[in-house]
Amino acid sequence: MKPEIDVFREFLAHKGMRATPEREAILAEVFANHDHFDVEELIMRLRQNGQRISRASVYRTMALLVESGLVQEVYVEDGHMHYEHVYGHEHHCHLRCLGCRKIIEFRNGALEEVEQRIGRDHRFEVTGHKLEIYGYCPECRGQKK
Amino acid sequence: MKPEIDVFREFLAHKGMRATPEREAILAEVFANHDHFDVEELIMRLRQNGQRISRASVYRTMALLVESGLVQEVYVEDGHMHYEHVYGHEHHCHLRCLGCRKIIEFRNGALEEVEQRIGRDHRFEVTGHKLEIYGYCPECRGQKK
DNA sequence: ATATTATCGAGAATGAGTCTCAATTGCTAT
DNA sequence: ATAGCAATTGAGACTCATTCTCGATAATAT
Ligand SMILES: [Mn+2]
Ligand SMILES: [Mn+2]
Ligand SMILES: [Zn+2]
Ligand SMILES: [Zn+2]
Repeated sequence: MKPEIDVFREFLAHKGMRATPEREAILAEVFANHDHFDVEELIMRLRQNGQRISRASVYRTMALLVESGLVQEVYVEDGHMHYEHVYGHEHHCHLRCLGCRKIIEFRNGALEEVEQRIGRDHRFEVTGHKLEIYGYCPECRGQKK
Repeated sequence: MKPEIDVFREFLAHKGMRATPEREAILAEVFANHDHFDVEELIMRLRQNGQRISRASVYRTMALLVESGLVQEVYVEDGHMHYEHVYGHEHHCHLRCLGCRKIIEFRNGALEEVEQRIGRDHRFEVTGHKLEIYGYCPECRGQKK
């Protein structure tokens, strides 16, 4: 599997855009760890690495990363978007605990099949899906209000 | 099945809140048709019916309708939330066309089972789920950019 | 080297949603 | 009915995420 930096460079080249240090620093930071994150966190992490990249550039680059498919919008929480990098990872969905707000990832083959079947039934060409299951995690069961 | 207005009144009473004309007008408008909608549209429709209810009250009431379970947040599009009423309707999910942005509703029993199974595997008490399948509708297949 | 064009950063602008607070309304007890 | 009181409303101020503007800067092409 090609490293993400190459995918990104090709994506940019294909759009006639430049691979700048800012864009590459942002890409690197996004792939530096595997947690969900928001733009504010990302800016902080860049800063801690001595990178001083403007908010506008970070937002602009996030849009490119999403468009390229390297990164995905996961959910809106606390009024702003959260992301995760997806390139190089198997597709997964999320269980969300309504008690402690914890998010758990899971993979499920049967789900992918059901999704394909639903697409076929509607003559849709399916390119992806997003499933969130809500409920209460083992720790929060029982004490839910 | 109880009419939604009764459900809402009981919900409000249970919280020690009043069933005001504004709240009831909003509820009525939300259940007046079955499309997805956003707050701006709702305010417009209320206006066309001669109701002049403040933006703040509409937002406040939407929060109550969601809390009561009569209404659901469906998705964020164009930077703001979209809703649908769900009381009195079977649970359904959405297919979203990335070409024309059309949204198609579907029901699927197998999906509900898979969801339960995933919950069980993680010892989650599942209360709901939201699935969106992305792709291209029959009209948009082929001409996707 | 010079011209051209993309990109950047700073900060202004936008827009959804929330908050504040004075005026109003709807209950409840006289 | 009337008075007292708490809940609610509406207008507009406010917040905060995200986008836009535009002059300065950097990368590429001639
Ligand atoms: Mn994830
Ligand atoms: Mn729907
Ligand atoms: Zn929990
Ligand atoms: Zn379509």
